[in-house]
Amino acid sequence: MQDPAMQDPTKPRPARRRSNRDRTDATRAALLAAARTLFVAKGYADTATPEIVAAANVTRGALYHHFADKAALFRAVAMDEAHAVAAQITRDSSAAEDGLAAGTEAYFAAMTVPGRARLLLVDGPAVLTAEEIDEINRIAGAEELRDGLSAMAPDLAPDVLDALTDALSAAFDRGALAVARGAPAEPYRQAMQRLLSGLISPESRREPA
Amino acid sequence: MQDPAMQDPTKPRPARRRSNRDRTDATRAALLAAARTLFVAKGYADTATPEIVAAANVTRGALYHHFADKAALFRAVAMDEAHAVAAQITRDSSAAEDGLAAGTEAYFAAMTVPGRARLLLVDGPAVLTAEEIDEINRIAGAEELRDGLSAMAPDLAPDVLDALTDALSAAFDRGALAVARGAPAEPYRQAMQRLLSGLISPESRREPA
DNA sequence: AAAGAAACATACAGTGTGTATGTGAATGAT
DNA sequence: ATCATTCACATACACACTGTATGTTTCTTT
Repeated sequence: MQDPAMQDPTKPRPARRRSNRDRTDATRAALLAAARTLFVAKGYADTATPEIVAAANVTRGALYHHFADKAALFRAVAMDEAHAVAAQITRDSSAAEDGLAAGTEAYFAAMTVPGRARLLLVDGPAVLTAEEIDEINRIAGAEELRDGLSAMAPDLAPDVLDALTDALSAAFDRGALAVARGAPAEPYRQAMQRLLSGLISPESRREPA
Repeated sequence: MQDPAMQDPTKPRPARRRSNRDRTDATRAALLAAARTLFVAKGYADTATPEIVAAANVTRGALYHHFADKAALFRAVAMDEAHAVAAQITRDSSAAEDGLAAGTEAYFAAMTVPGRARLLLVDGPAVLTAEEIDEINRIAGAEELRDGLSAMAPDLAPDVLDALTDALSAAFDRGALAVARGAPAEPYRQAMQRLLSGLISPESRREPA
């Protein structure tokens, strides 16, 4: 009487004795990957759930077991993407002297990952709520941007700083989207540079006594 | 034997002898108005065509006679909105000395018209093509913005100027959207002001010899 | 080992989009 | 003025998609 768990693990054996956790993880991962690919290729509205589950090799039952609806699936994809951006920014600009310049560069680099701009900047605002998009923005670098701006222009009132962060974040996004769509990156890079350098506080520009 | 054309024109007479042009104009106008209201209230995706035609007092047949599909109807609504923005900007900032400051103010004012921000900035990018959105941006002030920036920073290369226009336009849009959603306008106004004033060419800042 | 819960799978109801086709009113030609 | 034609719809339909309800199998717990 062999213990079933002792069978040759190389033989695929139709996934016998797979824990629920493993099943869930695998199914969710497959759905997220398939959904991401299709949302990027055809947009959220033109991607049907039967298509997604077919690409993920699961059924619609599985989809609606793990996600409340199609929008929730998109939300999960977008959140993953935002966290990936955050991780990449942290990694690329962690030990840099000029935090803001490095962060800007890292953000641009992170946003060139194919499909990312479309997901976060085109479909995201239409599918998700304003609060969810705000959260994504915070996750994906707005926090760092605010800190950088604060150091650069300490004379700004907090609410103006917030507004400036929001506005500049949108400017970066537009640049990232344009580049993702094929526009040359250099002009946008210079434009961003110009925008940022113009923000240095007039006070801090006088040579220190 | 009276001539039918001589009948009392004040008596409404169930729209007898209405020219095709008049019928078309009235139907299209009703559809555009109803669609705008519903798109603003519920978003493009959550607005169904039966709902629109009911609000417009026409049938779906009329809708699909005048527009290729639901997206084409939205496109027409968005274009109307863009032209309204253009008209308002032209009117408000035509005879101002500081073209850029006045234009900025006018753009913000135009964007506070209820629903406009959602149509042009949230649903628009998801429903329309990138080219169509670019065109809307050009119509709705980007042209003037570019001219103003060009005068303000004449040292900029044309492609950088274009990129800067695009990025700043996005920053304005974000501010307009935030204000449209209830955020206080003053911080955004100051942030925009700060962004613009920082762009003045270093050369032109030295007192002229 | 048995009961319960989780992870699906299948079937179904409702709604919505776009098209095909039919009809009466306007328009251009004669 | 009449007639053919086009236009501006109206109606009906075919197809697709979303979300839910319900059934079944596989783990987990006791």
